[in-house]
Amino acid sequence: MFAIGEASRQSGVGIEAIRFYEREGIIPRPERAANNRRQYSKTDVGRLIFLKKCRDLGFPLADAKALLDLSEEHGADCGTASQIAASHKQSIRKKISDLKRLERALDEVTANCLNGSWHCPMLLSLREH
Amino acid sequence: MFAIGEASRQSGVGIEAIRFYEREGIIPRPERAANNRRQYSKTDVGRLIFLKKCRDLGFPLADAKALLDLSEEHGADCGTASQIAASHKQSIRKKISDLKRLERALDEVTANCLNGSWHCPMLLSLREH
DNA sequence: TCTAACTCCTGTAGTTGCTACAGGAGCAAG
DNA sequence: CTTGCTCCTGTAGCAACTACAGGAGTTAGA
Repeated sequence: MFAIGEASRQSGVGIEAIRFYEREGIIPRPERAANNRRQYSKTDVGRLIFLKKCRDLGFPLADAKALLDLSEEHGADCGTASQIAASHKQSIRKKISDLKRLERALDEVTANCLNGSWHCPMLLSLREH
Repeated sequence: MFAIGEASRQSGVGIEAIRFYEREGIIPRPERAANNRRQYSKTDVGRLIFLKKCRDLGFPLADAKALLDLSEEHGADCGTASQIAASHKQSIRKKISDLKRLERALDEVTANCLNGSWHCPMLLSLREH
């Protein structure tokens, strides 16, 4: 059994984040030692590592929890998991295209900036109705 | 002079967002009518439109305020404005590349999902240490 | 004149996923 | 016995709003 600091080191999840996951019901409450300190089993640490990987892949916490729960069910349901992943991919693609649109718009509005003229083309463009 | 609802309609900034901008000191406090309701001048509405455009370009509020202040100074400083825009562009480009990396990682981890096998490759990969 | 619908007011809580304290206590080493 | 480390609970903060609750004033029609 490991103390929370050790669990944090092994999983890469911050101490405060671990307590946060507990409060939010993402992970079960761990056992407590006699001095009231949390004690994590290897299984508990495994859950934290799983969650860390999900978060690193950009899954929202709710999705990460759903995937964790799926993964602990007998016979890991690939259909549901794939669906979650697909919808996450979709939202990433949308974010990318939104950001590209933003980038183009920003390029347009700053196109003639710093060309030596006294007035700023971007500010002028932001000011016009 | 316009009531807050009219200012919201003309600028595209939500009523609650306008009050939020006021609380945060992004815009000056408007005059009040005898019945304590906010009264916005054309200049005030112009500021809201300016802020809306900044936000639509993805500028953080602090940047939007800085640009608004610059734009109201005599002789709109293009150097400072361009700098703000450049750093914002940079952060957008970073977000895009981060998201693309995420997309690739997600593609990898889901590569063999739904291939008919009983176990989910993604969940397996998330579970391995 | 009354009433319903609309707008506005203040203040607070919720969103997402943590992070950063404050204030206190236990525990090991020198 | 003190120093330093880890841990505990609980609260506040971030970004930029949004969504109420609960109340009051305003406007238009019957």
